[in-house]
Amino acid sequence: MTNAKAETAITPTRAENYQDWYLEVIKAADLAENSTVRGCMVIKPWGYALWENMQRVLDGMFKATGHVNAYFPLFIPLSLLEKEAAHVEGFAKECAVVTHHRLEARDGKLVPVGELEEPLIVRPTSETIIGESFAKWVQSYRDLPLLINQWANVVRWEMRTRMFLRTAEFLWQEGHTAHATEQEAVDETMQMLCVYAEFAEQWMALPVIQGEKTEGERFPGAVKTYCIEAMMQDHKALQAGTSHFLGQNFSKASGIQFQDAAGGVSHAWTTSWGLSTRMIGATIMTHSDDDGLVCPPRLAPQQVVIIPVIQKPEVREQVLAYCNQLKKELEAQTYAGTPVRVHVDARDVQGSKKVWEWIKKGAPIRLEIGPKDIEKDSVFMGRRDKKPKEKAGVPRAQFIATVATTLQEIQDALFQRALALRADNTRNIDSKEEFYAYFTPPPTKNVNDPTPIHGGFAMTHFNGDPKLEAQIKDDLGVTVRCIPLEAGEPGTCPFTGQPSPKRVVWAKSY
RNA sequence: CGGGGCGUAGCGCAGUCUGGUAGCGCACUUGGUUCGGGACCAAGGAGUCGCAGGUUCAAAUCCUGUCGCCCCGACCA
Repeated sequence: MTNAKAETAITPTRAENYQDWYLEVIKAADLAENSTVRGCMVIKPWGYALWENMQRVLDGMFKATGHVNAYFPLFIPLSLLEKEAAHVEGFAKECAVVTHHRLEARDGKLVPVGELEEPLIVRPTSETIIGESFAKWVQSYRDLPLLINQWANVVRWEMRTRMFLRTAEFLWQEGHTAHATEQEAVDETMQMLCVYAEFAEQWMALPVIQGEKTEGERFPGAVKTYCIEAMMQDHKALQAGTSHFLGQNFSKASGIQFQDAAGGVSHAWTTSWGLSTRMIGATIMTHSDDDGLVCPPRLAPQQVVIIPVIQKPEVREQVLAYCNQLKKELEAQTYAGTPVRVHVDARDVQGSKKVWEWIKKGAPIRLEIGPKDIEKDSVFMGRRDKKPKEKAGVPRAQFIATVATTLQEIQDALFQRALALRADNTRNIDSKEEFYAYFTPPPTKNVNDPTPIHGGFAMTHFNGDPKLEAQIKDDLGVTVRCIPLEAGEPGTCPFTGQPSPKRVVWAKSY
């Protein structure tokens, strides 16, 4: 590090090059790194801890709504996947296929031998393999509903990958349920959408729009797909979670049938819903700044990081003892239903370096504690939602008593900031000209020119024609992110002059 | 799969046009001075220059092939 100190801990900044900034934040916060396996990443402890917190909270929410966890095979026989036509078509192009079950050494190289009679597909999603089980489990209406969730990895062989947003393998949860009636399945679909929205807003401090996908954006095989959509800091939309009403498409494909009270046989109504490690990408792109990651306090792996200031070796023991005692007392406090997560960074590393490391990692609260603080019985606090140098002394007892409140203040501040960004970059647009001007034309051919930050969410009427949506996607790279569930006024589609039931959200997306 | 770029120390890069046997910054190690702070000085460790052929007295550099990665499209959570 030279004397000419960088203004920011991350270069480039968001404004300079948003894409590179994103990757730099991941690196600086030590969340993940690229693996030597094409399109796959290694999730490092700090990133994985974020995911574990997401898992813990979501899992609690799933259980509270009556779901139970189970686990199904990684491999799906080709014939099973073939059963639902739209589903196959949707995923066929991105499947990893296992064709052999043995390796043989030939000329010092290992070559696959022992070809499988039927290829196995590495699950891109588990509707078909779970449907197989459901068909066996369901005989009577008394066996319904089946409310199952699976925490798993899935593989989708994507052409282009981006850490956390799109990798060949990713971690997620997938809920799969089967119901006796259509209404019950529809209710389940909406319930889980609400769970996702609540998780995003309350836990991730991520404001989302709940809505329905257009036909073109629907999950392959679904009757209806619902989603939560969030705005990132470059004003692009990110689909943060999806909930699908599958009708009887998959139950017919898998033979999930039951006998009702009257003795008739019907197919079950199924749903599926998923949320992935992509949410870590959402966290980065929503809250982080030019100094690195900003963790929403409720999900932060460590909520309070104590950095002992040890100038002379002789004070070391005293300072560390004070810090450890403080940690203990803080851990006796609870925030968002769990003991406050506190870490004492006692490494033999220069203090200033530690401070910047924890800023880049996004720890919500930093405490720098040395002999002077001990003397005054106070703590020197920095908050990640404020500037790095904006630090102040707080009486120790007061800090402990208010730590939960302070964390919630940060949580709220992050949510409000994200909400304001979305509000500032959402516009009602009623003419084709304004719409086209709002969005950047397709990126220039200049490879060194990072995509500029333009546009945002356009709330514009739409007659629902898939061809029109395709045309706009072609022209601008903009699609309908969702048809909001929230009530809206009817109007006129500015592209066709035809009537439109309500405004829909148009944006560029990840 | 189309267009562009790049593989040289852990990371970021220079050197390639004009072949002469590898360098810079950061990081790391050690010693010292500093220090409520992203410090400074000194010494040090670390690279068969992506891989395979070829040309040459001599290849990171030229030629051929090959593998991989990144970016921009098409596709997508």
